[in-house]
Amino acid sequence: MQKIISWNVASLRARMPALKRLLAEERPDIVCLQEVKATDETFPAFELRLAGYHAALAGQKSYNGVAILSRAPLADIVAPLPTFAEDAEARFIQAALPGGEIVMSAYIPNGNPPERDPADTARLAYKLKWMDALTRHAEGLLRAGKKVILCGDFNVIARDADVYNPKAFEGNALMLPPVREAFARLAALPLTNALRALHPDERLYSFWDFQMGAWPRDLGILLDYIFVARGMEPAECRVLKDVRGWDKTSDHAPVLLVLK
DNA sequence: ATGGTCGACTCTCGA
Repeated sequence: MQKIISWNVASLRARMPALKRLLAEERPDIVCLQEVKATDETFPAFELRLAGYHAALAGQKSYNGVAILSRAPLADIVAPLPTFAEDAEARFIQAALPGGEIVMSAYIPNGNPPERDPADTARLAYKLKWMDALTRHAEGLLRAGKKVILCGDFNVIARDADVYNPKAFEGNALMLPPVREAFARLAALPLTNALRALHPDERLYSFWDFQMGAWPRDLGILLDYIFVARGMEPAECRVLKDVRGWDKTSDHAPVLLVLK
């Protein structure tokens, strides 16, 4: 049995007290982090080691950054996406577990234009290119028979029921048709969406904006998932919603997966 | 009690 958590922490250093509490309460084997916003120099590797975890980091100053924490040593670390080697942003890392499983932590681009230039489509194009690269990379590993565990903030509202008010997000890069189509191509690989396999019709959110009192008003969005290679059996998968109510927490709640 | 996001960074940007 393995327990895996995926969490967009919105700055690891700001989240260390909350992360240490989560590690102590859940004692996961693996933690995939997104929006770490740290470099090798500012990453709290020693503190995490004291908490019992090895770490692999694809770091970047101020923005993005992904990491994998593991109780067992990690091997064969890969970053960035081999199918997008020229990527300038730290959004992907993978590592092999002692049992041969390939764990991935992915932070899919948001894709919305900068506020000052709403007509700029460069970020949307980058998002679509990135999603396609992730799909091709995962496909290659699955074809080779690898036991893939893909964790991340996908930045996709996959269906209207995954957001408190779909009308308010019309035209938003989180749910534009080409983005949903790219997500559907990824989901069509021989993968199981663990959260949706176990909770097909439940209203689930994993993100509540820091703004507008989104959390107390339950104005949420489902953006975070854990996919596993077909044949791997999720015993349990859920959003750790309580964590969103913690002091000094992230705007995302963690997703937890237990494999049989 | 007169507020109203957060974090990193230099004050503005991204989410």
